[in-house]
Amino acid sequence: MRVTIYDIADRLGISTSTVSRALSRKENSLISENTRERVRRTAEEMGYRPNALARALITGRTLAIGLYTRSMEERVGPHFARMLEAVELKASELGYQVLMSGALDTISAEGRIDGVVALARPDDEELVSALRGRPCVFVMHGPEAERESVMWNDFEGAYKAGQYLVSMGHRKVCMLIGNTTHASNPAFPKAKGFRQAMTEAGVSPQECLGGPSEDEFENGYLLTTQLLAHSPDITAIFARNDFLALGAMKALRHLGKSVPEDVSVIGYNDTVLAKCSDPSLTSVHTPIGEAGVIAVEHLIGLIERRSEGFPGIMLPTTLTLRDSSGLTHRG
Amino acid sequence: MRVTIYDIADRLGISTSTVSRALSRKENSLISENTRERVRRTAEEMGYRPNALARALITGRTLAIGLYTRSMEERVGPHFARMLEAVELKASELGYQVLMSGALDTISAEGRIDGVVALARPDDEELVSALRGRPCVFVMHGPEAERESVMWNDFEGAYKAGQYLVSMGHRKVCMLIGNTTHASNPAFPKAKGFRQAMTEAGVSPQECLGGPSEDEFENGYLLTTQLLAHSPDITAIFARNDFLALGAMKALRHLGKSVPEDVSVIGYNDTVLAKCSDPSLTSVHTPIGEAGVIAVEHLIGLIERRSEGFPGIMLPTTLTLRDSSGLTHRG
DNA sequence: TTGTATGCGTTATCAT
DNA sequence: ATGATAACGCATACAA
Repeated sequence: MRVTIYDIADRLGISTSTVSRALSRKENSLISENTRERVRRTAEEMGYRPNALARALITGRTLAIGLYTRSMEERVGPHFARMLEAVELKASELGYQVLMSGALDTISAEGRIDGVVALARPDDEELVSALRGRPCVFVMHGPEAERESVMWNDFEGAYKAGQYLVSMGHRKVCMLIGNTTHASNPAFPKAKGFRQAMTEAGVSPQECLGGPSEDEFENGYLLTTQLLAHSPDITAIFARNDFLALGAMKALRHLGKSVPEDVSVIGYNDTVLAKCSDPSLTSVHTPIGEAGVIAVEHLIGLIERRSEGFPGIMLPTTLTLRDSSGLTHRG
Repeated sequence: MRVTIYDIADRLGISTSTVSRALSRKENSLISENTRERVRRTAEEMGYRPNALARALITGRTLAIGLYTRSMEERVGPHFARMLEAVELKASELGYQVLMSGALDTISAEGRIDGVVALARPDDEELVSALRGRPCVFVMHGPEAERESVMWNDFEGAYKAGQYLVSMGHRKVCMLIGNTTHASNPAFPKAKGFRQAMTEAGVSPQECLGGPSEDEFENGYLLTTQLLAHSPDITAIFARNDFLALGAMKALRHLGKSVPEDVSVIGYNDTVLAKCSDPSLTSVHTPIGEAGVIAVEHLIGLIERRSEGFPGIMLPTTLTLRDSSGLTHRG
């Protein structure tokens, strides 16, 4: 059996309450400096480690938060990696641990965590019912700030990409939507944003969706190959994600088109892939990392009752310009 | 306050032990089908959720495992992503949750987790002392199987890459080591393995290490640019990781060399980057995902006392051939 | 088959 | 400043 405060109390001939107080992190407790030192030294000697569960059971605080994503698929890949990194860093900075969780029962089980950061919408029925009123901050793209959530606007991101292409003189443009069967169609706001930018410029873009593969990189390649067969005069491609964009660039090169001289390509999410490609990929940067940080801060504020819920916050998207895009040379 | 088994017992006018038994997952307990149903229905109605902490405190099982990595840096990036995915999938399959942890106190704190999968060596003093005898399975590269660990051999991986290059006729070869200040020099076994393959073929490879940047992709680009300036007759480059390799490919293209016709390039770890590059990157596949799965299985065997420690297991590395490598055209 | 009593390791309350 | 005791929510040995 592990060593407990009983063992320390026994050894020193004092009560467990005294031991508990001596070991407590709250310096303000009434206890003599003398016994505190004795207890601490003895605890160290005996190799005492507090039992986090027992402590949490009585204090009602686990000092752990959950990081929930609807599907496993969301949790792999370079985009979510930015979020995971940010969340864990900020959480540990604030003294909290992170429990990864795709399963709702982790969240609905009582006691294990004090709250959750969810890559989901506040209107996710299942999730909200599993939460049962426990603190939660949502992180998701969306058209406007919602309560208890940190968001960014994919409409805006795609719109900016479109505006940029237009400003660079592009008129023969295609939007690569790819395989949207995953998730609840995150492509829509992007599609709308891009179309809006095009409409404002009097351009009607082509749109390629679907694709036979589970692999978006392959889909990007195949869709682009088909696209160029029908529309060899395309000068710009906007892709729903970086994988599609890289696939498109590969197809273009194989077709003898150079990027960005003949065709500009823009990706989405600004993942690690974007800066490692050749040419490096212009991509819409979504603030998923910053969103994670803010979500954790707010969540822990909620948990520690320092804040009382918040109206939600909207983060800007930005267009990270790299080498895959530029002025069209075809007027 | 949340609803507990007391509340259910009160409502039904029965004892908490009966409620506990009715809700227990062990079907074998002696209890009437009648009351079991009544209890379950009432629990459902009242929205009862078991308190995982209280349960763990008395059973001594938390049904959670920790995933430890020495540094945050190790935890981001596409290589570790494979491990994370595998570990979480297998763990949840076996009914366990995963606690991410870079901090040792998560592990040394009692009770929170039943064991840990560590991306570390069994001889990691700090870690082992923090574990205090609790179940742990280590995942790491290394020269030979060690107790309680799942490993793969980076010497072997690099050796295979070298052998392959030689077999394709390459004699003017460079090994890109890049910036090795991270971690405890994981480059060494790779360097040794590659040198071994070269020595056996009577080839003496060039070696490029260092690099001014934190970004291995940039280092790959810069080192390769320098390399080609001094040794324009290089026909093959083996890089310590995929980032370096992609940087190298970019540099080569900018220097007017084509891959693989003029220069073959091989990366390491077979990350998602490898298949998304153009040309796709031949890369040494390290079985970090498989290692994670096996580690979880063994760990949970240890926890549930179904297995009594194991001597360690060695997984093979393989060379994933893609389009960035081939026969040299320079004899 | 069900109920009673006890314990898991800790903190909180109320004494002293 | 310290100690006795209850309580957190649950599971289980034992009694009925």
